[in-house]
Amino acid sequence: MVTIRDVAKAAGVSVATASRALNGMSVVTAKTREKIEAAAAELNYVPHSGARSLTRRKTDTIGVILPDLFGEFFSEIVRGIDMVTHGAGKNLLLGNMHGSSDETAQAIRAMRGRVDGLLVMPPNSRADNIGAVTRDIPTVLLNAHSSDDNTPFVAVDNYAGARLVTEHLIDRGATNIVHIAGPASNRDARERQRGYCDVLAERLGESSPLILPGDFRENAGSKAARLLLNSDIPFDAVFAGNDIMAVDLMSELRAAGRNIGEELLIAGFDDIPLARYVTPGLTTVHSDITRLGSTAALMMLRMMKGEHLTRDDGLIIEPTLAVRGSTTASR
Amino acid sequence: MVTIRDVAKAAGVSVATASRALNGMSVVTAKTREKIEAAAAELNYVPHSGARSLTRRKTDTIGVILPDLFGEFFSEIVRGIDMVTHGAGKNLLLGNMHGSSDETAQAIRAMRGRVDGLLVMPPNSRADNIGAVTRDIPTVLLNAHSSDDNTPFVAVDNYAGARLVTEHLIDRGATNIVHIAGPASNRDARERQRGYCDVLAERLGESSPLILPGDFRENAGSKAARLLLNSDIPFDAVFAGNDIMAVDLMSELRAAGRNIGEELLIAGFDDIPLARYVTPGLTTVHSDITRLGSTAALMMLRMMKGEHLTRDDGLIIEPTLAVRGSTTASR
DNA sequence: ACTCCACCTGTTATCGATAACAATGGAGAT
DNA sequence: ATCTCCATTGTTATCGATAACAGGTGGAGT
Repeated sequence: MVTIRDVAKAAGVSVATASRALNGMSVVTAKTREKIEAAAAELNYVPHSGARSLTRRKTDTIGVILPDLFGEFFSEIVRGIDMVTHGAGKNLLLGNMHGSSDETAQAIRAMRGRVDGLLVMPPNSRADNIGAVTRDIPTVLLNAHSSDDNTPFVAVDNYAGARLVTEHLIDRGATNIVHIAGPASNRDARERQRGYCDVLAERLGESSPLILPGDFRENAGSKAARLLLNSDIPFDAVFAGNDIMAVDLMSELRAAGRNIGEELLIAGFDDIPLARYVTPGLTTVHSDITRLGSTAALMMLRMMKGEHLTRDDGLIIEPTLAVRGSTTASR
Repeated sequence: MVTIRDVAKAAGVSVATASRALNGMSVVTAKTREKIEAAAAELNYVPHSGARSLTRRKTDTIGVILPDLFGEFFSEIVRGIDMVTHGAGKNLLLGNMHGSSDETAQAIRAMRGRVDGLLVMPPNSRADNIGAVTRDIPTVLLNAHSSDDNTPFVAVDNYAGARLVTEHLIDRGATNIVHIAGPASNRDARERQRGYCDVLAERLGESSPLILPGDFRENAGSKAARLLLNSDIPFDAVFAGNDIMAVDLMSELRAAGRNIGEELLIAGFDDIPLARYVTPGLTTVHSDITRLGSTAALMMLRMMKGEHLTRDDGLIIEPTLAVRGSTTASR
């Protein structure tokens, strides 16, 4: 492995001069610089980032810790983060805590000394125990409010989104709206359910909410659909906790001969690309997930420049409604 | 920032002993170990991975360089890689070269000293100039054959997949099969086109292939659809270079009143989740992308254990055909 | 001709942790 | 009681690069 010492020796200069030349410091003569660059190219020298970051006390890397690396949602977040950080010449170190709260702390520990800042999306929004670990490194929480500590955050307003969609269903004439919930441990899921319940109470005071269990995964949709079909529960609309479940539910109900969009309204949450392509198109709540990532990244860059951001600098992204065929009779 | 020196001082021992205790070496007395662990917990000590990897000469991190971080495809690759590496206690450092060949080299350079191995997916399969940069670090190529150098690889057999789907279309009775190509710079796209052309020549010798341009992006599908509709080109089947274009094309042709699956057959390539949910379901070529990632990761782990793998250890993943409604009259 | 000062280059300490080597102390054997 | 040996702990060099400081050389000014 060729080090800067080898380059210096080959160019006949000291390591300091080599370092200066390779880092573009102006104090080096054009001639020596040339020699050094030639030697570096000849030896195929690549600086050792680990060693470099040890002395410079910065790594030019931002750590991103997500509950999972898979799926549209995370993919879009990473895309948003990357858009910003790439422009600023930063690298990304991705960590995956696999949904576990224990592994989160471990993943964060593994990042010490490798990153200058941390973007953390807690598994179930229990951002409590994270503060202790991230005390002395700039941190921005993704999709989670900081509770006890004073960490800035960027989050989607799940509650408002759920209200939007529920009100839309009522406006379209639905009176018996079923909700397919997400996992109870998931804060997003709870917020969505709360929005649904509140609107129901406000607008349809007399009828009680009807909630079926779900887990945000594909099969939960068809499972709920079969449950509904095999019961005599009256329902004229379904608000699924996320799009995957909604799509799966819709295909099952369609197969059972239900007329989606007229007799039966269906809505989801997330606006995954799929939502536009299914037949009929799925009405859903659209959040600018890319912006979630890019905003968090921008906050991080500010913090890395020395600004001190607190919870008060947190940003809540307001979702919008994407109305499609699954709730409109027109097609 | 608390270092191991602080811990040692607090526990009243030397740094070496502290290091030993914290790394679980057996030679430390239970009592001293306890003291040290207490001090570390008290001070909230987290080891500096950068410094540690400098002396240990290993980072426990694998670098992954992709042309883009966004989309199903990359997401699944990362998932496959993560499944394996997480089990082995390795971290992942993701790099994005944004489709540019220049940035690839730069991204690889940035990884020196941060990673023990590299999984590289070249932007346009020109793996040529990469060998020089990765000479002295274990590397596995993703979805690219090594040409001049001797780097092991894992790739999908795009040619075979295209053959499968083209033969299927002919078996279903199609005689005028249009192909929507991908970008010419993309090797996958060229292989798919080659498979299509070869089968056509073998099975329908008389009719020449009909190829429309595309770029693997969404809009290319509807664009091609309009082109076909506004021409008097005879066609009874379309094989799109990937699923996104196929789906987009299909929705445009359906809107124009074409009966997909009977009068007109459509097939894609990739088997993205969307393909199962569109109406009718899209016949496409399924590749186990997760396996692409996990296999590459496994090869990497072997190389990191000292095994020397070469091009001959490369693995080609054979895709399968997923037949759905878009080529079967049954629904 | 001498001094002084830019300007460039060289030497060495440092970052935080680990590994190799050195040293210490107590127990058991003679 | 003394010696040996092993178990445990301490001291210091090292990883690769950078930063702070030191040194040296040439040219300009008087």
